[in-house]
Amino acid sequence: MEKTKKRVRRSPEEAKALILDSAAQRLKEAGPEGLQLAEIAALAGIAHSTVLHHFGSAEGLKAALAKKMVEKLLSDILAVLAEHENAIPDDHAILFRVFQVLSDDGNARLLAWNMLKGIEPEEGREMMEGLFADLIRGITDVLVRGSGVEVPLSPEVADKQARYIILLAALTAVGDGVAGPYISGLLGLKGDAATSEFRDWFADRLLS
Amino acid sequence: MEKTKKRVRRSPEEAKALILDSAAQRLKEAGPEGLQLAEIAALAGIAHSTVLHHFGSAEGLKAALAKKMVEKLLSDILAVLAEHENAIPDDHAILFRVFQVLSDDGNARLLAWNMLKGIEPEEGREMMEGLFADLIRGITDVLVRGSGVEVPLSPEVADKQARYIILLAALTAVGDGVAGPYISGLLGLKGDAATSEFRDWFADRLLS
DNA sequence: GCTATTATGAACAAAAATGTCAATAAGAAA
DNA sequence: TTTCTTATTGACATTTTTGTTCATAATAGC
Repeated sequence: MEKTKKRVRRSPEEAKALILDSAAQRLKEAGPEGLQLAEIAALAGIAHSTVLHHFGSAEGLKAALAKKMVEKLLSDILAVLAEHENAIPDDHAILFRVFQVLSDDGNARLLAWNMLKGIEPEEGREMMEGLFADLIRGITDVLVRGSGVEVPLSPEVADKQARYIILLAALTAVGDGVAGPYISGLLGLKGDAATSEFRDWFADRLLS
Repeated sequence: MEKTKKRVRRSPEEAKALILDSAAQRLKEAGPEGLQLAEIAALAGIAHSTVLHHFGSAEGLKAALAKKMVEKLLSDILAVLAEHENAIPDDHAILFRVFQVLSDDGNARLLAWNMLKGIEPEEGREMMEGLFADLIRGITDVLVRGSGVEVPLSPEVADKQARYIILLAALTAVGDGVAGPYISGLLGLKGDAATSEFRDWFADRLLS
């Protein structure tokens, strides 16, 4: 009975991707405290020294993980916006989807983890600012033009309104990602149906 | 030059309080990763073995800390409600204050830390449920009676509305506690004035 | 084929964090 | 006072996590 000592040799990019995936999974399942080299490596099916070889240190890995998650979050949101490319959010579909991207799949949860660590994601800040600027412009336009029965607003008022609306949407999405199920449970609002219904209600209210 | 080996001998209650205070400060300043026995003990000016003597283990300390923070949050909220004891929230003052309690002073931030750890605060769950039940009743009442120009709602619809309103308030507060300053910064809404103004706007919108 | 490069992994080393224990001293009770 | 309880501590031990070294094997380039 002899050892079969085959090795899988990946390209550095593949290896890093594999490791980051395992780290993300681990973070999702065990929380921030579950991010040890040994656990992550075991999940990836490799030795923990391999992780160090690719990322330099445990901190390096965490930094890379944080960066990757922010980038994923941003690209997800941008993808949603691209779906509605030439449209101004005159209905709530777009906000609904952005909300969904932020809340679901642990995006907000991981963002929160970063912020609790005291690390604000500097990477992606410009992208984020650009994104928000676009949203502000779009919503301000809608408010100034007025839609349906609404009374058009002055540009200054509309601008402030737009910022508040976006802030509210973003805060709610983050809050939902972090503590949504817990609070919903306390309120007797469990289940996907209730979640989806709430989001509809919220989007309506936000743009009414 | 001889050693002065004086000791301070506290009651167990005092000692625990001292240690928990140091832990809370550490959590606030260094984040969750800053919660080591050595650091906490140093901040309290005691030996780390003393911490273990009082809390049994590092996990025991963290659990006690989490419990204490939840209790503080609840008592703060209950204090706000007591201020308005016999009043139904017919204006937004009470919601504004609850929001304030949740967002400020790191309450939501620490709640988020708990949730990210995957530990839902079972202690205080009944209290929390009772609190939410009261809020639901109160707001449902307002909606059914109708206030000002509003059209009264049926009890069933009002009940659901009330739950949504509370969910929205809570989610926003948590989101604000976790990522509020960051997002506000991105939106060009810095400063206490902007914060307070947003809360007013939000409370208005919530109960309109 | 041969060689150079380097990703990989096992064993080892170091550091960091938690936990144990026995001696001591502060305070209460006798 | 003396005795007793126990909060406190420093030194030590253990565990956990991270980091290092080096031989090896997979792959690319020759």
